Amino acid sequence: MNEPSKSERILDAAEALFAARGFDGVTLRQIATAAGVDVALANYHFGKKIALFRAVFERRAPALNDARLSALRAAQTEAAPKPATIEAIIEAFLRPLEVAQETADAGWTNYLALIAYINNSPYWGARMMSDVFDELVSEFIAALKLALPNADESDIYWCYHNLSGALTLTLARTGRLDRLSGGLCHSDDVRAAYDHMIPFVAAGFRKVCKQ
Amino acid sequence: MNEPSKSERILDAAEALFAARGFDGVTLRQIATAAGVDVALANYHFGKKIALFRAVFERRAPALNDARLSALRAAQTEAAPKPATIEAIIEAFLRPLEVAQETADAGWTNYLALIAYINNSPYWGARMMSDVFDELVSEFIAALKLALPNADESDIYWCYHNLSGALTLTLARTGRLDRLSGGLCHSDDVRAAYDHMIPFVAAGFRKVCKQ
DNA sequence: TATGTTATTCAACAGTTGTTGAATCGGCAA
DNA sequence: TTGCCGATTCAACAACTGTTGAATAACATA
Repeated sequence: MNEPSKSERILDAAEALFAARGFDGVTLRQIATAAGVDVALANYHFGKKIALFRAVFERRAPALNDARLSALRAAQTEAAPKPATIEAIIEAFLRPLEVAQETADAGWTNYLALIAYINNSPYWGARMMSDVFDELVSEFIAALKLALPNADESDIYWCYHNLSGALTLTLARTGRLDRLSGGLCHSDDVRAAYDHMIPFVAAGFRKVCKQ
Repeated sequence: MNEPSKSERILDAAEALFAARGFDGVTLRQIATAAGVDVALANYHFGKKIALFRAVFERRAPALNDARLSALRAAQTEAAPKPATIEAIIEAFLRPLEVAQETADAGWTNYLALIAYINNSPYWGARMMSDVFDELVSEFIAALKLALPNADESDIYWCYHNLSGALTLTLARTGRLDRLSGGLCHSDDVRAAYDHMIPFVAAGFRKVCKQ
């Protein structure tokens, strides 16, 4: 395997640090030190600090969106001519994340934690999320509408909000559940997290949307 | 009504700013300016910046814990000798937050957004949350065990994790749902948020814990 | 009134921040 | 070799950071 370029090392280091401590909690010098390069190099490649942050956020988004959309299309194809079931749609939404986290590339785990940070941030958080993910999410919303033909549209959005919240906290991997459960559950057991989240969320959709 | 002291004004300003931009996103000078006091005064009253942050976090916690615990005990008393139902337990966990947000005191809304920020923060986030809220949460976990006598303990914790995530994103009030739904849903419609969250979560508990 | 205590401001510190322009390196073409 | 050009480092800047000690104000007590 070939060595990553210095430009990529900067992105990797920034990804890990931004995910752990947020935008304002990380300095360019910490990133440069972690990447083993000079401070000025980040500026040369990416411009201002906020532009580096955006570059990190946008780097892996296309691959993630592709994986999730493919999973959705596969579920729809398999169920055709019926619409895909709620469980299948939520599986398609979540499992690609689990797969990414189980990759040898630890960067994916950092990236998903960064998404959690952004999604939970007021101000620019909502806008940044929308810019990168709303097109994909709309596909899933449309699929959910087909699976729940009699549901109020706003109910579906509120249910999606609950799903997004449960997912966000999972991706953040704060370790709080480990502490609270006295070691019974582990934040880094992603398989367990998704195995519990999928039926939980699916049941919530059915109940709220009365189907 | 009597004017708040400068010490309280500092706490109020810090609460609003920390909730909006996080610990590292706010400077003591911004807080002092918003409170209309000198920079050094925050240090005089609360010590270092992190201590001020803790003071903000701990100020409203007892009142909140009391309200939630009272609600839980009331639900248990009403259901006695049977255990309280899942819906009643979750109501007791969530409705006091809605009440706080509907108060004239806008500080409660800021405070709950701050909780969301902390709960989603890696590192010190989990520890700080546990210090202040684990005792209360354990009471609710115990009540849930009684309501779900045949459930695996770890299943209950994972379901609580999903509940905590949905709640956290609601408290953060990022406005993403507004954008995604094209104005159909509003982040600041707290009544709608809890009205959707409670049945959603209750159904999730029942499904995952098979009862 | 005078005195002691607490609250508040003033002024400044040493260190860190993001950012930039100039200098240096490395490879590649002519 | 020479010249060129993108990549990288060096050195430094002005602005801002949290924090502190001294100075002042407010206020209760005697």
